[in-house]
Amino acid sequence: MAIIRPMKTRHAPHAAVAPYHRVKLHLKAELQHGRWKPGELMPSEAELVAQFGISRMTVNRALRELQSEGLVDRVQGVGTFAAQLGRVSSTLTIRDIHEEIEARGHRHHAEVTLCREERATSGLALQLGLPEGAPVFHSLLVHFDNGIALQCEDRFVNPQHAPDYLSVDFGRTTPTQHLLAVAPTWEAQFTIQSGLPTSQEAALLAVPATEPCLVIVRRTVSRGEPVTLVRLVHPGSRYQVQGQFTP
Amino acid sequence: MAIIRPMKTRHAPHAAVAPYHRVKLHLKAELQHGRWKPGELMPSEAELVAQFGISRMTVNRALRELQSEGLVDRVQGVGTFAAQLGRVSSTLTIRDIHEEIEARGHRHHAEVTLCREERATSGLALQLGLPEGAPVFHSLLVHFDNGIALQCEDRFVNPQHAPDYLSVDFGRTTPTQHLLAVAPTWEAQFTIQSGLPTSQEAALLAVPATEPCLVIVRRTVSRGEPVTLVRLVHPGSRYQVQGQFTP
DNA sequence: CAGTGGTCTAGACCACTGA
DNA sequence: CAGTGGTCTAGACCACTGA
Repeated sequence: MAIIRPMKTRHAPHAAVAPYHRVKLHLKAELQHGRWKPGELMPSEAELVAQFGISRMTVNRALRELQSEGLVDRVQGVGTFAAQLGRVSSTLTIRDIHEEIEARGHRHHAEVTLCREERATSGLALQLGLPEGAPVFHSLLVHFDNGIALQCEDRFVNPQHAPDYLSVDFGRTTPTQHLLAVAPTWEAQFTIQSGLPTSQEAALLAVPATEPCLVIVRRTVSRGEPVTLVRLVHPGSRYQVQGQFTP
Repeated sequence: MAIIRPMKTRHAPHAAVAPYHRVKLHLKAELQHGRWKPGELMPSEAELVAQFGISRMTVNRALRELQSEGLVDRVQGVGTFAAQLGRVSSTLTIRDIHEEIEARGHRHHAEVTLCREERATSGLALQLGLPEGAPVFHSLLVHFDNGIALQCEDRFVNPQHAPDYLSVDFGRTTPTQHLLAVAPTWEAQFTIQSGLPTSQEAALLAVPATEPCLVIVRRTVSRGEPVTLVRLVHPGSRYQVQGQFTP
């Protein structure tokens, strides 16, 4: 029972959900209410074309977007299937600590403990794609939220990508901001761990050496080459990472 | 200098990157090499149409996908702009512990410490959208990786969404698997923290009470209603969360 | 073979922006 | 007003799947 529409539709003047969006909302609602079990066959493009009285390209866009959102699986020559949810990846934002603190309406400042050139140890050289003993920049900062130490940032930088690194005033700019400006982040891997601070970190953060800390280690790559390796240590009692998952 | 192509293009028999994909690859490569600074104006659809000799819908698809990947910002009536990278959200996968352990090629088993009905305390009732004192299901399990305790799972479940919860054999199925089957996950919030285990958790995990632990607290919603609240405690020395960011 | 999704086209109408 | 992106259409050719 196809709905017949005029060949040239007039778009309603304001708003009126776009047809591709209507299809998405309809299918999302049905999926949410368990209309199809994971792996079950869903309507074909042709069926949706007939049901909504719209062109195939429009249905195709809706289904393609649902696929990229992980809600459906599509197989050429076979059909569209309800996806397995729950095993879906979640979104987590790791922002520059300066932005994060300001976004909360708090005051941020940083104290620089160390900022100099060193020679790469073998492990570090490997991570930064440099020969052992090559010069690297090393900085150690503490970031404060309204005067309370929130993060200890221990960072190594590949000098080729940020030759001016040592002359930057990290009281005014964060290392992350400087690096983003000179070497656009194109790839990064990170781990989130729980561990104890080193004795130096404990002192800088003004926490007992027994305080469990949230440790994020991140390696950043720009234009195919490693740029920086950073260890971010946060007192467990003062910091947590938040995330969400909404398909 | 537009490239003129025949009106009806023959698609190469095998592969040959699709035009919309060629445009994406081209723009990604340029962005990666810093062709446009963040916020800078990029070519319009019309310019790309001329440059690639393809139709506007095809260019539009390429740009729309780049936008949904967070690489460009588009503003109707104004243009397409290079996005701010780096402040982009990363992807993090929190999988069912059973799957995660098996994916490593290890042996998983679980031991059930507790599985019963309780009355909701006020805080819990709030989280699960129930009245205070309402019945809730409470389970406490330990998950083992090759015989080593990896995760302590302390979970509360809204009985309305999983009435059979207490009769499930969690030696064979994980709570996550059961809940996914009866109530498709539609929304979830989580936090990742570092902290000390409770004395009970320390005993169950066979770690000292001073061992820093990675704690994940997650609340899951299905069809608009809270389903479960879980606290996952992992010894910091045995577990870490990994993630990546690749635009 | 029929049915499925993957993709492209040439044209259209529209809303929005900023000069 | 010209230029931008947002969206839709009707048709087309294709590759792939499974009967």
